[in-house]
Amino acid sequence: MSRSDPEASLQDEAARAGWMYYVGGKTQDQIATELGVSRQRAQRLVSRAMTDGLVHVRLEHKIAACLVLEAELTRRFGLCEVRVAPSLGDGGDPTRAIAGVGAGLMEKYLRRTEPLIMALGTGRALRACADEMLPITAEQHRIVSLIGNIAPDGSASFYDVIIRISDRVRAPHFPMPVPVISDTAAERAMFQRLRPAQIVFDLAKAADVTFVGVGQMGDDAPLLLDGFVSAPDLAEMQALGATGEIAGWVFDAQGKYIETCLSDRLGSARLEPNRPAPVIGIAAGLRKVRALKAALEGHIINGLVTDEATAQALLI
Amino acid sequence: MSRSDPEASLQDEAARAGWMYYVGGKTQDQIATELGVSRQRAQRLVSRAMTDGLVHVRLEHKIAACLVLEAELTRRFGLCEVRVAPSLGDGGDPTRAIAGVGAGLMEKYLRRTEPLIMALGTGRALRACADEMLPITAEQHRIVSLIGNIAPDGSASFYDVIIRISDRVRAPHFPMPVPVISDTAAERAMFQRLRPAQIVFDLAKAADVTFVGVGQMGDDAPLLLDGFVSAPDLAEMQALGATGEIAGWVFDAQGKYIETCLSDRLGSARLEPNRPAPVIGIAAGLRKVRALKAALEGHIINGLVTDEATAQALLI
DNA sequence: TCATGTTCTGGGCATATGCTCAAACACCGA
DNA sequence: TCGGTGTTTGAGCATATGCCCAGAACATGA
Repeated sequence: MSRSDPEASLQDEAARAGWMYYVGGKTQDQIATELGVSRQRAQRLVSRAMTDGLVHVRLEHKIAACLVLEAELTRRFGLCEVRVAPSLGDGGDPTRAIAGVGAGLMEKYLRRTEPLIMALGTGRALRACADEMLPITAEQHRIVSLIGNIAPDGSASFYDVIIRISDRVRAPHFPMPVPVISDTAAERAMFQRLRPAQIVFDLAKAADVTFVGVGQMGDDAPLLLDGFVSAPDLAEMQALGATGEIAGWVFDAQGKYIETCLSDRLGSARLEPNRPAPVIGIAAGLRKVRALKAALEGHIINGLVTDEATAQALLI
Repeated sequence: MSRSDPEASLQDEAARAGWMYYVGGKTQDQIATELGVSRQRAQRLVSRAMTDGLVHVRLEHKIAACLVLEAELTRRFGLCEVRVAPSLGDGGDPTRAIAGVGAGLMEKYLRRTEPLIMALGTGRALRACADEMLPITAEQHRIVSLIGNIAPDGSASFYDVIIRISDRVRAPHFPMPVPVISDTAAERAMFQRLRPAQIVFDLAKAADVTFVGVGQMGDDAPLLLDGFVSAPDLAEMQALGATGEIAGWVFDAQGKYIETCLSDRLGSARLEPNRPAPVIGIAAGLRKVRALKAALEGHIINGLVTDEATAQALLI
């Protein structure tokens, strides 16, 4: 006990404080007294338990208004799987709202008894879902990434959701061993010919269920913010009618893929329209409405996890 | 929308308020403004969301001290499954502490892919666990009750955990169609000869995993508080060395079952010692230590869900 | 219709909480 | 040993929260 890892023991203390606060319903004063620390420290521990993701909160009630929206979306776009999370209102982060709901849906698939292949794209919302998942053992399934996991500097890509999910889900997982974006078309071709990459591509194509983020292509496009394209490149794409993007593959307002300067260097698998298996888009926020609508109408995705406000906007 | 169930729409509103508060991290003031109600009403809605069990909080971190206790208990009593929840400290209700942990363990078994039979006893702690379980579909399993579900007044017994669990777990479940306690030995014999009762008894005997509460036999015995035995009956049992009780079957300090005035009228299945499959006791509180120790040493149970303080006391 | 009991609402207040800021502290290289 | 640098700590304060209570709204039954 005398020389344990200070970081770990801090987490321990935070977990204990968070436990007493959230589960036990004690005040921070009481916790401070019982743990023998100052009230301020207790406050920091409780807050750390939350920010470190030690505490998970889920709501057990389907709000009627959300159920109505789910039914509407299913009918309107012919979807196979829809979840609408209640909006968090004006200041709320919509990603936050859908994370728990999306995590629950992913868990639902992972709890299936028959083995299945789950493919994962990228995006902040998808990452948030991964972080909200409860630990689960699902050895019978295989989890495969749609996007390359080699970042420009050679390290494992920060954007690869599969890395995050592998902490919580005990299942065989298959990162895509190619660069997110290659420098040249030739380099991509070289990587894609490699046998390991082929295996992962084939798995992705055969996925029984796919979860992807959906990016908008406005001036706040995730592709731009994350440095995958330059502002002039983005402007060029916009001129070509770029409306949305899934795993880096850009499509127009009808959900038809368009050729861009990325097309021949992108390491990710492209989701072809009208896949028979569920392809579930996870995205929320009014800025994403156009992109989502295009992906839905182009049948690139046939499932949706979003929030109330976005759902409403999609149905206008 | 104009004439919906007022109770349901209240829950809806509570759920929404709870969602914004716990997931969105908003203040009750903001929520009040957005929902167009007074701050006090928002406060009541949030608090209702919690008391109605709409909000579920779980902690994602194994505190080192608890892991140590789990290892110790496993070694000392030769157990197959142990969970130790952090104590909630002085004023905390130990049942509260173990409910989430126990629920997680039950879920773990229900997530198994191969079909299994889960048997359930009774007790407040077990009931609290059932209430904390997340909804799950587990059609492949069968859930069977160890205790009779016919209350003295003929209604379904309040003490039957299986009723509560069936709200959340979609799985075939088998209540035990006999009285909790029959008036006479003859009546019990009559019920037990019935074919439906036989089926359930056989299932219980074949259970792949069993969860039971463990009752103490002091003057605060659950059997007394719940009106199953009178104070004189209890005193008589105590004189015979009664130390603990599982599903109404009383055992002494060595964990050997003893004959009591209940023995020939009790409708529940008796768990015989040294079962090969997991039999997991769920109980916490220092008053239960003697009963738990007896059940463990008599090998009636071979698994345990308890809290830190109780675990420590067991190891003395 | 009105009296009556019950539930619900919002004001006010004591207390809990989160945040800021300056002091203390540990760590590290010279 | 010293001074710099970054992190942690505890005091104080503005604000949020929980709870009590009086009054309003509502349902009930004569």
